[in-house]
Amino acid sequence: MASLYFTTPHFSHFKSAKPIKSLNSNEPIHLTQFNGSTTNHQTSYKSYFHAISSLCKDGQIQQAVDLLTEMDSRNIPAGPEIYGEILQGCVYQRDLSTGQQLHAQVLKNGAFFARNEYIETKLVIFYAKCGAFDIANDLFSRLRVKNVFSWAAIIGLKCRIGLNEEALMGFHEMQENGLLPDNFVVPNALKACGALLWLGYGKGVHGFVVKVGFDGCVFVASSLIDMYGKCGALEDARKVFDGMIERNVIAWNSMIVGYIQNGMNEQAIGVFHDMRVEGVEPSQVSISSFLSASANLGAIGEGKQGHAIAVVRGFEFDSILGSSVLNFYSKVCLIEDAELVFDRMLEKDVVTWNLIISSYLHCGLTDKALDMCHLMRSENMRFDCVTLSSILVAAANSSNIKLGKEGHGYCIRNSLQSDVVVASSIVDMYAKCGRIDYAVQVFCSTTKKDIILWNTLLAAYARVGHSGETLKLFYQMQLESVTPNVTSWNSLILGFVRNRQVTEAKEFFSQMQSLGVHPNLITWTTLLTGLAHNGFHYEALKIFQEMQESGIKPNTISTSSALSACTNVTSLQHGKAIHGYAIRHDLGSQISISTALVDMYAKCGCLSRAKMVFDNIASKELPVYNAMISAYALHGQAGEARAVLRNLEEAGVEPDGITFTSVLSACTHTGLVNEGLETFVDMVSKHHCSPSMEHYGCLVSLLSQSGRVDEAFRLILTMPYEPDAEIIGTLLAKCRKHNEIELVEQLSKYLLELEPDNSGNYVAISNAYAAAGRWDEVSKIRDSMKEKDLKKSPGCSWIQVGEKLHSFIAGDGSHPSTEEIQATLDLLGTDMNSSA
DNA sequence: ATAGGGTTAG
Repeated sequence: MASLYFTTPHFSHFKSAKPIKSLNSNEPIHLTQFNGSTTNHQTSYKSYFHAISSLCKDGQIQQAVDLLTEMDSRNIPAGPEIYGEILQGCVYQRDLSTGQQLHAQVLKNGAFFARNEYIETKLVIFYAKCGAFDIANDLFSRLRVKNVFSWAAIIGLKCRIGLNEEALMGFHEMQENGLLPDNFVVPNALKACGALLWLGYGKGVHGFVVKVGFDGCVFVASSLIDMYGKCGALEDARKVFDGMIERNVIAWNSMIVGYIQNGMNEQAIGVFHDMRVEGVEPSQVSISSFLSASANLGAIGEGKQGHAIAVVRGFEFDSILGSSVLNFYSKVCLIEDAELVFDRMLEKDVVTWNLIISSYLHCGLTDKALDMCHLMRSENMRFDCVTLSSILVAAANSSNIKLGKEGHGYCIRNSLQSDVVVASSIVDMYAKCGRIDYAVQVFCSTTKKDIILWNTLLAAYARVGHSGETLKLFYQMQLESVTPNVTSWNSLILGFVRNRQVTEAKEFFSQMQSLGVHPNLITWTTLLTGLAHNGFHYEALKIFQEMQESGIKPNTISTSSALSACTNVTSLQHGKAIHGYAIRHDLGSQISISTALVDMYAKCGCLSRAKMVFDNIASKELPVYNAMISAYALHGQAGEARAVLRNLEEAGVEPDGITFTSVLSACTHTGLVNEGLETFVDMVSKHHCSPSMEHYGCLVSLLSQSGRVDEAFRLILTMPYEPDAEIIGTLLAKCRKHNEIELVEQLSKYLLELEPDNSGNYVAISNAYAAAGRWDEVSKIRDSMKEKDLKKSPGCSWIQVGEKLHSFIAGDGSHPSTEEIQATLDLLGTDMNSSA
């Protein structure tokens, strides 16, 4: 059919040339071989054509243009196919300006030349492929004859710039004009169907394909697989795939990608293996997709294999494949491998940089992520919206509002804040930095609100327990036609449990189900932990059961929450059952579960089992050491607690404040003064851990209970904190000797200045005076309580009872009569009974 | 005709 381009009488001497098979074909165009009967003129024309043609295929467009000029100067008129050849070269090189110069020359050659169908079509294709949408469209609309090739060019262009409906309208219109779509337009039409998720239209095209017999074409079949995959019709995609007589690597890849896009990563990996079994060499695309599937599944073995295949096949330095490898290592948190891949990559583009930054964030290495941002800038790479959303996440994670504001400012200066992802990151950052007011401001100023943006603000209110605001927003989003998804419902429930509204949380939990929204793992876990935090431990355990019945498999977070519920109700029975569950579901080796188990067994009185769990952990982390130390502290085994501390140090784990609080309280409970002091000294000198108020409290308690009240008092005076009522009370409670009376006076004065209205303090003071035999002071305390209007407090009554009893014993030594005892007890009054 | 990066809930 292409021979039609050579019917123009003016160029009839080109008739000897074999017709061009196809404009889009990659096959070289063959002219008839030189033979003796042709004229010199023809010979040199053919030589020029050959030379220009091969220069264009080599991408040497300028040299080809020079030859064209030479032809002109030798008065050899160049025909349309020479212009076509150079234009095609421009298409390959995406060389818009040379093509435009050629276009100008075409116009100079006169209307007859310019209106040649072949040239006109080539020009449309050229402008379409070089992205000059308006020019291509304009030329196309002025075409007298719109052939399949120009239609294909314009439909392809519309596809590429996302005008999918228009592309399909064109596909329709060309058929109405009596043109039969060829196997080059059909893939574009299918691509548009896939992008629009128009499965019905796509099936129609599939019908057409079968009718005209294009179904044997790998291009068309691959496009069908892709279209079905994008529309989520995996069975149809598979049917086309299975029906293919010959599959090339692209068909295989389309199938793999289809599975991945629908979350069917296992199947994608299966197809990749089948492909290798059939001896088809995986391309960059195959390996890159395989790596995505491995990353999504956290399949470390597969992903590493993918990396190895990439290296073996020599794709190691491919930019896109390299970033897929990087992404895989990042998602499975093999950060050292990710770093290695990054360092070895030859061309690092903005995606590569963004990947290494998000790798660090994913592994919780916020500072390293920020270092990478600085490095990225110093390598003259510009931040884009992906970089910024990562920076904002870094700011949110570290509650660094200064950094967050800088990021926000950068977004405004570079007009990135209209990006929905960036907007959500800004809102989330302000909320996590404690500035919900700013978060709301940004939220309101964002014009395009997607569901994630709504959910970000919902979560912000929910986290801090503003359940009313959460609910209001939840209704408001529906007024603005955004239907809440599971995440929205989860935040709503979170808001209630964080505000102690357990009833409401349960109410909305059942409401979401009646509206057809299925609770997911996070919903169940939110409810479970929420119930437990509000003291409803048995209900939490019931939820743990129910979630399994509904087919949701608890993970480490829900399981350890359930274990902590057992701990709180000291139910060894439930605890053992959940321990069994964890083992059956391969969660037993998870460090967070082991930690919860140690805690549970210890608090349920089963120290030996706690130790057993602890000893079975292969690589221990700080929290589980802390749990074990606190278990020994609880059971009064200070020596064992200190032994675990030594193990921890030997294992190279750095202890924290909690570790020392537990060790110190173990020493206190067992009265090991020297060991306690030694621990405190080690904490400061060996571990450079600055002692908290709580640590000083332990030490004061330890010293005072073994009679070293003066030392304890000196400690209170020299510690770098303002002493609070608790620590003073601790010491005061241990002042039990006559010679400590001055100390009692000082402490009392201080305590009453701190908390003049706390009746508990008065009792503590009067106890101290009573122990010292200073009943005069006791009655003064009682009087000042009455002055302070604290006489109704049970504490005041107790003091009076104490005074009375003392007078019986110390007075004349006589035994009190029944009436006297009754009168004394009456002093306690109704308050005493009610508070008992 | 097919491939790479960022946002929300426990």
